[in-house]
Amino acid sequence: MSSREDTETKETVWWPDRPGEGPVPVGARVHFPSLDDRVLGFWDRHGVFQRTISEREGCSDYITYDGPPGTNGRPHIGHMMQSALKDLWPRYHTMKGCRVLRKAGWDTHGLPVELTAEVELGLKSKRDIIAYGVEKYIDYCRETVFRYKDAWTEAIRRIGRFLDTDNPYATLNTEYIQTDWWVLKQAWDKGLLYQDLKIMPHCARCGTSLSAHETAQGYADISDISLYVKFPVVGAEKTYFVAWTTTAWTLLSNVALAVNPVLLYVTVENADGVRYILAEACLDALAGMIGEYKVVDRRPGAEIEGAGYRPLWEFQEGVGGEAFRVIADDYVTAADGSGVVHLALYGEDDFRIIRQRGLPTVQNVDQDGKCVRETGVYAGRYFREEGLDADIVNDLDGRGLLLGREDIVHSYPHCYRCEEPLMYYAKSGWFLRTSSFKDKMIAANSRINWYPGHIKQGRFGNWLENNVDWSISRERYWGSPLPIWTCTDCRARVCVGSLAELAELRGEPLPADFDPHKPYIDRIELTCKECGGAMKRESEVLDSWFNAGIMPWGQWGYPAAPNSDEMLANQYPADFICEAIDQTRGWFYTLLAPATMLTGQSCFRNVICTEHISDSEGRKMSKSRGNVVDPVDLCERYGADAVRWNFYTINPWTARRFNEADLSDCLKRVIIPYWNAYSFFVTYARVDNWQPEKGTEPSDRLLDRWILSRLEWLRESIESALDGYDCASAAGAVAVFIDELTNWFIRRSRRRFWKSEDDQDKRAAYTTLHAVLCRTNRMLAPFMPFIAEVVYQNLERSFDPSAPDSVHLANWPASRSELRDTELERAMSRTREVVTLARSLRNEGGVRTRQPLPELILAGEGEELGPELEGILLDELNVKRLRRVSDPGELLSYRARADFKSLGPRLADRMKPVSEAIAVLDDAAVRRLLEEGEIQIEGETFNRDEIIVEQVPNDGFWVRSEGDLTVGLDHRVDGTLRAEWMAREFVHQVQNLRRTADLEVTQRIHIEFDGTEQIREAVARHKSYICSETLATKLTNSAAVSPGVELKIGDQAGRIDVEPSDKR
RNA sequence: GGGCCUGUAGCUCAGGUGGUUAGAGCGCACGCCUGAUAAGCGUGAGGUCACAAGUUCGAGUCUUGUCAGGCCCA
Repeated sequence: MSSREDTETKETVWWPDRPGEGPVPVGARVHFPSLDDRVLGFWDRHGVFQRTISEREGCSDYITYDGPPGTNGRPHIGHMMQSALKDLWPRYHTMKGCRVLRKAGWDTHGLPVELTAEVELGLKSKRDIIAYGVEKYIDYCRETVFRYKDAWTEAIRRIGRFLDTDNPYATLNTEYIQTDWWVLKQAWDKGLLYQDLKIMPHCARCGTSLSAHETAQGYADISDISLYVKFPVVGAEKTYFVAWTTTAWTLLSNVALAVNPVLLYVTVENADGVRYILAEACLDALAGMIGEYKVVDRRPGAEIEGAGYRPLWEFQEGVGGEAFRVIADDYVTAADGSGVVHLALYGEDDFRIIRQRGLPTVQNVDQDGKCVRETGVYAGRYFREEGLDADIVNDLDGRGLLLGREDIVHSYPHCYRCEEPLMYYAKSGWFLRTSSFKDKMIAANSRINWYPGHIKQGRFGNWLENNVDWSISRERYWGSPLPIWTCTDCRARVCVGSLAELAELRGEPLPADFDPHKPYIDRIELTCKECGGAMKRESEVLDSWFNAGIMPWGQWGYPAAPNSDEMLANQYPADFICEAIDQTRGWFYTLLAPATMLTGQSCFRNVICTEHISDSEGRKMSKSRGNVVDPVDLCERYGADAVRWNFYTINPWTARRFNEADLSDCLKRVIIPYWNAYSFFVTYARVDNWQPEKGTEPSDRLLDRWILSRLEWLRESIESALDGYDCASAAGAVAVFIDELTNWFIRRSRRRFWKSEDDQDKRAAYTTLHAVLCRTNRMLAPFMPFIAEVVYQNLERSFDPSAPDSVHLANWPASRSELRDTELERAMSRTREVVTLARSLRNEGGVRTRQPLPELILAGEGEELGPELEGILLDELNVKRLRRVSDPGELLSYRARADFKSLGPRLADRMKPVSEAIAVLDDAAVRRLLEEGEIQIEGETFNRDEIIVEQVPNDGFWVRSEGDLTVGLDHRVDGTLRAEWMAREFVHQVQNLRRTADLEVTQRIHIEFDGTEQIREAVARHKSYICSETLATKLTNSAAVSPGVELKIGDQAGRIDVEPSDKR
């Protein structure tokens, strides 16, 4: 392998220096990474990407948005799938005449960046960050952000994605941040921005809230005391609600109990006359704790609602409001516990109900996890301190307020940093009132085309239906600052829409290079217009998802940046975006929400939502597992086109496993065959010094008309697939076509190219193959841009200096629907079926194709194939005659079976007996059906449409049927046919010798041989055939062949020697 | 715990609206062919369509449940 591999390297000349010089030779073997390298250099030198845009100035725009990846991690294979897809449609639409700007973007804010910084700086909490210095900290963040930007840029370039990485948008830019502000100001003016409490996962030890993502990482099993607490009912002696909790410490902040409104609740009385109220469904589970009991009351939860109870501790009394009553809510279940839930401000559902009902907000454990002073004996103790829960349990037990306890193990979130259990804590934050325009978002979604379709009403639709206001603030440091200032005196507030506005409010200009990040922005104080007091900025930064979501405006720095209004008007909304499934509630949502708020519409029309790629065993790729695949490395070994093609062959929304073997597969199945077709053409075109002739009509030869028709089919197939964002169907059509081109058109046409007479047919073959390759190549350009570039340069531009400089600057092939001949396509596919059937007959009979056979018989109702196709059959199958029989009686018999689809509705449950009766009809009965058009079975009449007639080969023939096609083969071989076979075997062995001797295809030879009488006779009889087939100028029988090799034809043996003659 | 998706040949995947014997590529076995192709072509073996119930004359397809995996949310 290595010696040949050397022939295709970086030094290889892939196309002529100057267009119009004719093609350079094409090796059969190609090293694709070297090809890629050459093409990348070509694109760079000629500014091909920039020119795809500049040369489409004034054309209509096809608009894509690039979701900004975070660049503080390396790109992996999944990102490259995105890149391959994000590149396909822009290239396609460019060739179809659109201008496609492709601005790159980087997501530079957010928690991942801060996490990296924290880890690397050894900071564990916000307290640490403040001690370290916010200014130094964000400087560090800013530095880490672009750490892998070059790796991203390189990977994107290497996979051949045209993307403007020279002028990217980045969410940390001052103009981008002003877009954040501009959007927020709109929300503010519409009254959609508000501050409120919300429940956050919170690590009391680190003093930090955690994101949902971080929380999800830290779930772990924990052992807890679960207790059944007795809440005394007001106005009823010795009667208690039984509530269940696994977090004893939250009882200190209890404000209410909750029941399910429709569940049944019972009051039971035990032997001591003590009464308990709990869900009937939980009774069995608690019976052991209650002892013997009788049910004294039974009613739905709704009827208990409003009942009062006495708080567990005295310090809880006097919180006021509607506290210490029973509330009914759907979220309560009887799945575990008692069906009665205690409410405290340390849970999301609790929080929601407490807010809805206007209950007092009590947090008797503070942000640091310490019990507040009011809790008396518990004051100052840490909520997760060893023994606190036990003390509370003993306390309640001692006062007769505990029904029972159990130890349970359950899944509970922990801080991923310090492994301390988290608490859910109500904190103040800023919200976008998305729920107020939820209906508009749903309407906007209804006009988006989702691929795959189920996302629209499924995952994404459900998400919108359950929309809650978007919490857009984060108590972090590295992010877009919230542009809200609050008066420290009168609490008046102002939302600032730009830096210019800020300067105006401030009354003096900002420094020219002012950085609006923390901590600088926090130093800007304003004067309150209401009271003249000092206004300070609300200290939070924006959710980085918000940054990403406003990118349609932010990428142009709208409205602060010059010309941004023009860019926005031109580039809004997007025709196409593409991201992975996890973005449904991420970027897809965060794009839709601001767009709907600002315009009432979606900012994207079509969206492909891809699945993830796992390793060959279905596991997620991760650094720690060591199963990460490096996309650049793959490109360096298989070539970028193979890596791309691999992604196009399967619907990207199916979760797939990545196997490297798939890449070899892509090469073998599609790419190399295509390259070979191209190489074949160039090799012979050079031999014949072929030149395209201007204005030639498409060839009228059958094979040529067929491949041109199939080419038109290919164009139609690719276009309709790509227009429906279905790359897999497009790739499938390409694979079918390449097979037809190489394994049928070229194979059947080979002789036309090497025949030395320069006749009409040969010119037609060249013209057709050249046209087909050029058109195919342009259609392949969006899929495999590298190979297409090389083929274009050497096949199209090498003949036509006026052609565009690059295939990616060329146009998509225009429709030539007049070339489509579906009748011919059907007939050809029929012909290929006959070939397949006859080959399988030879195979079964053990007679190889080189042995001529006397007759091929075609039977059945099939259409006439015509003399040309029949000629192909004779040649391809090596038979002497073809006979058609209309009545295949000598070959086969008829059988019938029921057409379930048409008979099913009519017969219903009689289907089975009737179908059995039909199946046993004999040949004669079926013939009657065919003649008369109907038949009586079980006293009922059935017509031709209700019965499917099949043909079954008779015994004693070489016959094979498939569908309504039947092929028979006469396999009687006489002496003449046997001699012909031997001549062909002889040729075959000479050709093998030519091959092993590595002779040029035009090299003439001398053949010397000896053999049995049969061999000598056969060779003598077919001498001229042998000579013309093998380009032999001399064929001599000699008793002393030297050195020669063994010649073996069936059971006959001899020796043979081949020498190049002087004449070429 | 909830929502959505996935489960089809050893592997990677197709399988409108229910209809007869469930397909392709790769891999494997055997054979063939070769003036483009380190290729190609043909044949064969290989399937309880994750499992279980149900609807139906008929289920890979529809319904329900179970199991396994993925993503999102708790």
